[in-house]
Amino acid sequence: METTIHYQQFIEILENYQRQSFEPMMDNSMDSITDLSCYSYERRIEGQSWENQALAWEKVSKECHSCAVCGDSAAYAHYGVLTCEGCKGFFKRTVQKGRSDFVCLKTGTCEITPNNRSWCRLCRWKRCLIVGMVPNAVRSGHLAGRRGKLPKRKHIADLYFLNDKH
Amino acid sequence: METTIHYQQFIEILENYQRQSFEPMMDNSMDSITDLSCYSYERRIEGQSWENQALAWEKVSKECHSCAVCGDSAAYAHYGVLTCEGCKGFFKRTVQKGRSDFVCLKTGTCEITPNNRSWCRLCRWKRCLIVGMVPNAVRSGHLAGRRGKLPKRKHIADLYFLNDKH
DNA sequence: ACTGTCCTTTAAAGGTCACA
DNA sequence: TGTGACCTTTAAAGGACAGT
Ligand SMILES: [Zn+2]
Ligand SMILES: [Zn+2]
Ligand SMILES: [Zn+2]
Ligand SMILES: [Zn+2]
Repeated sequence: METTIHYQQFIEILENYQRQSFEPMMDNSMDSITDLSCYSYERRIEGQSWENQALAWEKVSKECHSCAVCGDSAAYAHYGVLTCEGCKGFFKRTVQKGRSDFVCLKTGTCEITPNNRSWCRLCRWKRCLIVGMVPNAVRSGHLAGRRGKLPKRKHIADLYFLNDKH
Repeated sequence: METTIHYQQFIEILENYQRQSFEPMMDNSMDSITDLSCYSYERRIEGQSWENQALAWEKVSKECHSCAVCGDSAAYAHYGVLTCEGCKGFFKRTVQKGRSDFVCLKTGTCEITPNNRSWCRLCRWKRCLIVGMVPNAVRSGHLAGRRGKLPKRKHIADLYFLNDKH
């Protein structure tokens, strides 16, 4: 197996990656994304030229899914993973308080369900990490208290192209 | 200059990049991000333990900047670059209509200012591309008409960790 | 037609507080 | 004290339409 990669190829991959993460496509080729949340909107129907046509619309929607931690109903991703409001809050509080004192009174393998999720904090916390929740996404430092979407970074292209105006 | 890079290092860089793009940090080490937009919010003051303290708050704010294309005042990034509403709209319409018939009546190097920006479409369009606006960020296909933030992709960690529940 | 101001719509951050 | 249903706040996508 190759242990090195050409710098040029590396740049290509990075650029491609950044292009994807700049605007995630909710298309068929990336089901994992459509799985992330429910949605409902009207999309423009294509196939005709833009000039001289009445706009045609089509309803697009997708049902909600369940929390990756406990299985309760969930509408959006929180800290990187589709979860319910309860597990979202639990994860945030745990990260913010830096808690590492949870103990499991059983064997450390408790199943987490909507009804019992608050019984064993250790196993709930472990489950949060296993499904991929990102502690780093809980805002701290300068960003503590900052709500809502954060501004996106500039296009990586700016690192390579000459920008004649700053 | 190196023309190859170790695969392991490549993975590290990619992971680091994705970690950053998951939650961009608006801190001092990444001024290009704080430069992107204006903001104003209250942040929690740190330095004390979480238990048994009254929350302290501090105002944080930053003035708005100017459009990278024409220099008019701008509040947010559009299609990857801080621009005014006018240049945002011009860029969107141009991409959506797939226009490539613009011509410059001068030498193709018109300066773009708030007052003359609509005089030469070709030079305005070239300027949009030079400063890094991303045509791909104009939604088309399934996403045509879809408003607002799109759901984020799952954390790249999911590609490497075993996920025992789907 | 084209422009650009103003508006609505998104997902997902953090905050609130009755309830246990 | 911890929980979680519900709320506000973000940046930035698209839409509307009066003005040119
Ligand atoms: Zn849950
Ligand atoms: Zn347990
Ligand atoms: Zn502009
Ligand atoms: Zn010109």
